[in-house]
Amino acid sequence: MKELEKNYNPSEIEERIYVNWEKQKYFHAEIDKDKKPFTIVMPPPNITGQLHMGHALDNTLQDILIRTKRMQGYSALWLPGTDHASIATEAKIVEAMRKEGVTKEDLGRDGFLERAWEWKKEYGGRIVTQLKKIGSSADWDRERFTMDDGCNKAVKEVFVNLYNKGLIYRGERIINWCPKCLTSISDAEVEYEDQAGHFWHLRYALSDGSGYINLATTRPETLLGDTAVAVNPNDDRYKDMIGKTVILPLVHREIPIVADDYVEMDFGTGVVKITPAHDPNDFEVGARHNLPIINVMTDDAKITEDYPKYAGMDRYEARKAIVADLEAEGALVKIEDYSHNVGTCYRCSTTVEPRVSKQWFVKMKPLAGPAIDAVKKDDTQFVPEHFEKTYFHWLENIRDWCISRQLWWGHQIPAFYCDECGEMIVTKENTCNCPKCGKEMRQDPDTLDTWFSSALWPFSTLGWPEKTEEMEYFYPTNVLVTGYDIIPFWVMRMMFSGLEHTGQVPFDTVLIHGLVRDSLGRKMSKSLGNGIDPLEIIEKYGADALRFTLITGNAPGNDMRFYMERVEASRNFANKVWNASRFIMMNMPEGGIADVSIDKLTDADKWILSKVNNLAKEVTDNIEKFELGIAADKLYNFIWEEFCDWYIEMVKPRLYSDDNNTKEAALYTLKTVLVTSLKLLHPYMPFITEEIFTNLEDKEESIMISNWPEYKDELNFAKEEADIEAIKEAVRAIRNVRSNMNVPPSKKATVYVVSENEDVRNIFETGKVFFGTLSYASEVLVQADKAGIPDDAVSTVVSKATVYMPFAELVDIEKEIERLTKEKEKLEKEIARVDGMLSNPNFVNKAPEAKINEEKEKQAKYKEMMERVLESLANLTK
RNA sequence: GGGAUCAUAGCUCAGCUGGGAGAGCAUCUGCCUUACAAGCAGAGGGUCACAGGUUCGAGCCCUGUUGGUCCCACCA
Repeated sequence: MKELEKNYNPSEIEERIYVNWEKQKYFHAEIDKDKKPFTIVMPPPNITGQLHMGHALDNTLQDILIRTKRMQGYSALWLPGTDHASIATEAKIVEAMRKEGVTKEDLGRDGFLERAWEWKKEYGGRIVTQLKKIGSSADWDRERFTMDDGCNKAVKEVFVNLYNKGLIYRGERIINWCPKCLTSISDAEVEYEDQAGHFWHLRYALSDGSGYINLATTRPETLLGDTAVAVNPNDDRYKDMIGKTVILPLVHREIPIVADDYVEMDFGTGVVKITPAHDPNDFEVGARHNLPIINVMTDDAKITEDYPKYAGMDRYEARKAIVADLEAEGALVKIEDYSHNVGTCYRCSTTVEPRVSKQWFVKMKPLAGPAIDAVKKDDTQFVPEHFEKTYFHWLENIRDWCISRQLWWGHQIPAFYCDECGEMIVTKENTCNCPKCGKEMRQDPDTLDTWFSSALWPFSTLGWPEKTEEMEYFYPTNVLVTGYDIIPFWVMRMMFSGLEHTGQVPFDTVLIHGLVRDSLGRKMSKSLGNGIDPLEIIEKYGADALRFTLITGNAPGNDMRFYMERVEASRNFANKVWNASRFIMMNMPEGGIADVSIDKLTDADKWILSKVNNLAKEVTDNIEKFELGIAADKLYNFIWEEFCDWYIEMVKPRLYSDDNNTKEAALYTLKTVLVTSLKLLHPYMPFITEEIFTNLEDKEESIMISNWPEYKDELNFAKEEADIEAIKEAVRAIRNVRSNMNVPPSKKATVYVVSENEDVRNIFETGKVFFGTLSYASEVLVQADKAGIPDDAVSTVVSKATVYMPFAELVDIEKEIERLTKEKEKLEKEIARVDGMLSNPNFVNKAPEAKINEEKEKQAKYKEMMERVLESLANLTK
């Protein structure tokens, strides 16, 4: 057994331990028919990513579950990997190239991809190294990448399947376009924000010269593409104008007035200008009325050559120019301030430009149905449950998913076109010739939305579409752990993909967590500079302290604030565990300690063994129910208070005397309770528990492959638990009195414990040794009456006895009366409550029998205590 | 506009299926007691947002109100 340092120093040991775990292959899960599988697939972090608190929380949760299951004897697979993150990665690489003065076009597609793969090789591993620092016990042998060969194969398989079933189609639709990333993005990738803007009120002249029609717009520059003006068919103000035409200002094009229900009569003037090419609603109105679609902007949101006066101006410049021209032409009525919702790109925050273009889509309705049903049937459960509502809401209102991206870094769409005859085919082959004219076909240059491959992650990583043994054994997976913000992007898409392609839900449980915020409750972000780097915390306080901080004091799904004070508290707890272990090791004899039979154990030993036995059951239950924070609180409380502050203090006299015949029992109990606690704590604090465990046993064997503690009936000692609790109550009462009267610890006093009940006297007789160290008693006398106790002794009443302490010269009578009166008032309140309940016939008739008996017992106990309090008070005041 | 969620001690938050209000930090008072001052002992501090309802019994369930946060939504 090694001697431990006085303070726990995590940085010295964490790396050594982790390297050893990896070397021993402890993280590796094998297919083992004798074991039950337990599987988690890790949400793949972006290869561009740096470890942040969100990853730390997400991975700690997963690691706790995996480590627990592994110790419980499951073949526990935690399958890690990284995501190619097409748009984010491509943007980063393009940015780096820009600094060198190189463009994508300079390199060409192949050159660019070569560079991207090099970049991936260089930076893609960084996030993995960082995940290891927090102790993640993932099976790195099985690490995957969303663009590796296997995932690529799965993507093609899925694309072709869906296409053949008519669930993937190509079409000209209005989509969200990011003029900076120069690609389409899906609805889910648009973030809306309130922006201050203006409402420009315009006036269009009717072609027949019969007057004007007034309308308002927030985007005057789109006027160039207007192909109609719409009113509500039921609007009496405009009924007569339907079918007439107006002259579009500036452009002087004649456009019709159409009637459409979409127009709200109550809003504005009840007239809307219709620009099908640049507004999703207008697009639909246009479709209903067969209106032409006039695109007025280039892909980087500049006005096209079709409008020479504004050509080359970007959206906002053009807006200014057009407003000025409208005013000059007398078409501008007025300008109002107006705040409205504007869609922005989730990657670069540029305002998206709705745009009509030819893209690939997944037809969502047929896929959404089964995904909704599966959760309704509880094939998959959300924890906490209420996130199911978010999930349902998304799926029930879902629109077709735009999956094509005008990017190079990603899975290229497996569709081929014949430039000769216009034929198109979708195939898993890498190249192909036109089935009609035999000419070599050209592959669609676009790539797929990065979430298209992530949607397949739970099964593509297990070898699908091959019928692998892994698929057979580990699928469906058990738990998916992720933040609530990812439900629409990922959870939902994995659900319908799993159901569609494997016929099974991809996981039984979705464990949702919240965001880690800064101490002021703000989101941690680069722009605010308020992010806390998990690696710095690990460096300074240790991974265990970070993990514990992230898990405690937080309920599933709730956001949490990250405080340094809380990290310190966790670090202090680690140090406590360390020092308790150090104390035990210091007292262990050379060669360790043999098992001790139950009949050699004292009441205190049985008490703590019983406690830790019940703790094992509770912690196991809590983890099973994903109440990881509650389990952590219980461990903290047990180890610090019950084990360290009570048991270790109780046991010291037995350890310090060589001839004590219960010393071995004490050592055995200390070690047993410590080992059990360490095992239960290991999923939360893997490093420190490993370090202590291996030193304690002086063995190579790791705690992470040891057996999880199980509840045992024969270790449940109810009577001893109750007896020691009575002793604790008395000790606390004595400490309270002493503290109240400012009696210094150096001043020892005789303690008299008085009870008429012989059983009670036996309890205190057995426990009297504890009063010496725990409550500074010089001598303890347990007796049936007050014989020999000085009249002016201070008394305190506990449940089963009255305790007297004679320190005459120190007693302040006034203070004593005050203290006892307080005790009396407390009891009075309790008695009033119990009496009230028991005298209520409704309670007695309707409450469960057990509850009534419980209250009756309390009533008797309080009344008996009250008698003794009154007696002590009378004694003082006489 | 719809939906979700939160409101508990000075601060940050727990409180599982309804049965005597908890933790950490902070504050106050004693202690360097041979594992730990990153510690030990003791104490103070809460009409559980507000108003109703269900119930023998509500921090917990229901309804409404107020305030905050978040998500969704096509009022141009």
